[in-house]
Amino acid sequence: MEQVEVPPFRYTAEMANRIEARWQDYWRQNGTFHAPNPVGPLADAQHPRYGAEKMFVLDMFPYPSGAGLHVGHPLGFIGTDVFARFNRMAGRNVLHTMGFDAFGLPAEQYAVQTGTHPRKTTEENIERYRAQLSMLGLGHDPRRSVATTDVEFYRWTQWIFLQIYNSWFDADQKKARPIAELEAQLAHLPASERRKIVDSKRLAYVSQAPVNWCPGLGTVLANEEVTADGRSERGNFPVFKRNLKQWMMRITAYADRLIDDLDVLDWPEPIKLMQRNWIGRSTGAYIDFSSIRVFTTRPDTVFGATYMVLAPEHAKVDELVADEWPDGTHAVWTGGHATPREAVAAYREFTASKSDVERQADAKEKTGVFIGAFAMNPVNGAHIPIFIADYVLAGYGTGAIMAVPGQDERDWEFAEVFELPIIRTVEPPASFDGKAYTGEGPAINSGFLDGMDIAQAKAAIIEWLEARGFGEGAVTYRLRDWLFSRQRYWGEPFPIVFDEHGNAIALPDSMLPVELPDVADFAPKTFDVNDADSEPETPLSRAKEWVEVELDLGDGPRVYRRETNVMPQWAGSCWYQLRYLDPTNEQHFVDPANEAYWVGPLSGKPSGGVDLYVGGVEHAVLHLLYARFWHKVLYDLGHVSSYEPYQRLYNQGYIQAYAYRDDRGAVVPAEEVVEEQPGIYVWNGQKVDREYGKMGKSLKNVVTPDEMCSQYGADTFRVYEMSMGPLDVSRPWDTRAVVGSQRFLQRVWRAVVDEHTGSTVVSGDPAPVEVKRLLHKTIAGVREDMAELRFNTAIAKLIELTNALTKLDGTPRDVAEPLVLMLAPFAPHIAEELWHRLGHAGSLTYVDFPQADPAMLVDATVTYPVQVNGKVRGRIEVAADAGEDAIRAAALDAVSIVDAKKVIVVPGRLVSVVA
RNA sequence: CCUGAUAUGGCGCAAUUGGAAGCGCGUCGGUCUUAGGAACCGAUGAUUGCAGGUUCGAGUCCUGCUAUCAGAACCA
Repeated sequence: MEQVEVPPFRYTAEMANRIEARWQDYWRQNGTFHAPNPVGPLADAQHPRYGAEKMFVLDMFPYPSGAGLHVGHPLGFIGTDVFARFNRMAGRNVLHTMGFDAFGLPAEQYAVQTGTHPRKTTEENIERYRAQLSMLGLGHDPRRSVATTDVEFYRWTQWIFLQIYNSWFDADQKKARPIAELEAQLAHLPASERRKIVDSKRLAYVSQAPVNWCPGLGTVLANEEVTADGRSERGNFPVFKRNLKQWMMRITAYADRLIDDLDVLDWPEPIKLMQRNWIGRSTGAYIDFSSIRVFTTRPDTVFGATYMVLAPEHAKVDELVADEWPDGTHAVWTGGHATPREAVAAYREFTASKSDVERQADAKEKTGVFIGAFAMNPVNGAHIPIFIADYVLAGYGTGAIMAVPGQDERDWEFAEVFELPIIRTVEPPASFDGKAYTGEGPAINSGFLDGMDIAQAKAAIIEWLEARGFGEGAVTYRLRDWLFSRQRYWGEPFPIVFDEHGNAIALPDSMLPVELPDVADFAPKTFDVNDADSEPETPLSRAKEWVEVELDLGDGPRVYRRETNVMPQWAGSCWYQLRYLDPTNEQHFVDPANEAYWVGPLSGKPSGGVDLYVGGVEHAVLHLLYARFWHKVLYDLGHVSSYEPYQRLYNQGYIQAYAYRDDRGAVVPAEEVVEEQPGIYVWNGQKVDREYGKMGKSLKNVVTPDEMCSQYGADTFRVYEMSMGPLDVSRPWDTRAVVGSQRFLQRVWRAVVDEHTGSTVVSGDPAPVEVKRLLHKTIAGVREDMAELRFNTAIAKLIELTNALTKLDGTPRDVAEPLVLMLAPFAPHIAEELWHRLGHAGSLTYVDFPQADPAMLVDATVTYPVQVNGKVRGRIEVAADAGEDAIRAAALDAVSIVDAKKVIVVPGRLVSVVA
């Protein structure tokens, strides 16, 4: 199969690899991608882009996996690199680098599996990851790379934690303020009382509350890390609710700003929607039914409340439950139990026995039981029965609802099962024949509200309730405070110690960093995955000599006990992009001048933030919500000038791959499968079935960038990934198609370099005018595509231009040079090489990207198709500036029609004749 | 069940404000050639998911449906 004779200067994989190594060395030695800061050690007034318009391009913080990269991983990295390189050539000062999110569960689990210390495996993995990425020729500024596990990095993570801990949220000003200002306000109180109040207001606080305990991982988890069916996102272990003492972050204080500020961000709508849903703001009212406070979004329907429902766990249930069934209690209400107490106990046992999955599967069948007590509807004095039912959740609102079956589908279903009365309080349209009606309409059966529309009625009833002390307007959220501690080893230690009374004390900044101690046994204590009653045990608590520490915190040396929980993986990724801006600064986590330059607010972008942030959708509510929260705290405290971290967000798609199974269902290696006929796949002589999914070891369909680089070269690989389709759409990998991209680069190469002699073959003759026009059309189109990240269409245009070029006898320099420059963002190594062979010294990184000449974008003559009754019957060629009458006449002449009913001339497009 | 996205030659994708359905890969043929090839030249290939509607004109706008993918999970 080997070629007998390949021209010595053909652009083969070997040639590509030589060129790539040469230019990567050049970039490294010359610091080509160093981006100058305004101030500090990274400032460089000699840099061609010093002080220019800035552009901060960011990839989501990768976790350096021990498994290595497959071809799907670099997709976004290549996309940001293309964008960054284009913007450098377009005159901007571009900051692009990459660091590593190296703390956290996966790193620790990998270390436990391999029996080595997580620091060692993490550092090895980072090295391996860097080596794999460096082959691709990404234009990163290596001076700015950080890892969350660097002591100098997490020193500042701890510092930010202290900022948050030492703040409180002023609800009037709607912003965080230093805790010292609150202490000053409470100066009149005794110290112990003041401390209690202050501690209860901190943005980071310790609470004893129901949390997600995951015995299989041996740690607690944030709500965001638990899947809808009650399992851990990482590892898929069961998760149980346990009352435990844990660190929390008061993210709920920022719920409104986290929702409202989405409006100024350039993010995909689906992501904004997911954040809004997760925060789950609902406006309505609290209403008191006797001693029970409910939350409702529909206070206007209160006249239709015919019963109440409490969550089975509601604190008031035990107090309210009656000793005996009241006279005349419906049989269906009792669940067949002799007394309300028995019924309540039995129902609680029934709901506790159901897993979350079962609860959801059973959601359509309403269950519940009457507790034998009644409450009074404050608007009409009606005594309505109180039920407990699992369709009301303890964690939302007040854990109690007024049930209005007329306007709520769930309440209607419940009312049908328990034979409860139904009163409509909004008049449905005559055509409505459903059950609960949730649409617009005038109020009915509602006393003084009758006739009002929903909005009017809501306002009126809230005013009425407030005037009489029966309730108040209110806003509730689905968002809970963020559970911030983990019972693991591989994370940032808290800069917190406890005194002999168990009071938490923040360490002063001067005692940072608190270094993670080396321990022999870093494995977390894990339990049987279903052992809900197990107790978390932190690995750090075993490091006795570290935990017990003598410090002088102002009142002489005393012995304290260190906090032994660690921070969750999300901590470092909440602020890493700020450290990229000023990675060597030892005085500040980022210098204010550098922060203002790179991410400060600009006109049209009031929030400031990263100019382009590329990553997968899977971080929609975890990382992106936490990072926004931290950033806002830093903004409130005056540490940053931007109030959002990421101005423009772009979600890349995934590269997926086919996998094949034989008739026993066993996966066979995908690369050994051949397609004998369309749709018929064969492996080792046997027919196999094809399926589509993620790329991974278990499906035996992994293709690595290493293989692609050695078989085709990095530039071919980059061009292929970028030309496969729009960046935000998932697409299947197809190794056989990569060759198309290689042929394209070979054609470009051949246009400039003689394959046999290696000499440069461009001519000084001007290009034919039609090629010249195509060139300028291509420039204009590629520039537009670049701004919108439409790399696939940009490449398609370059291919068309190249194909037009290969048809010419010689390659004119005035086309070859702009083509090479436009190719550079996608295939930087070959472009640098060709640029060099075209006689230019140095790198093209900061050479101006070609500009289209507007005069070349309009043709001298225009060809119009002539349609008759919608069918093309002829074409005419007229001068581009011809008047409409002339075009009309020429068109009618061309199709030999004299008595057209109507003639439509679309300038520059076509002529349509209605005969 | 709800929400959102997508549907265009065999495959992957284009098509500006509604204005000539294109590109690349594959396939086929030819050139060069002892041969091979990732070289060169040329060609084949579409009822734009389905059914209606608006329009001189619809891939594009409107209505209804189907399929695939993703997300949400009784949030009062």
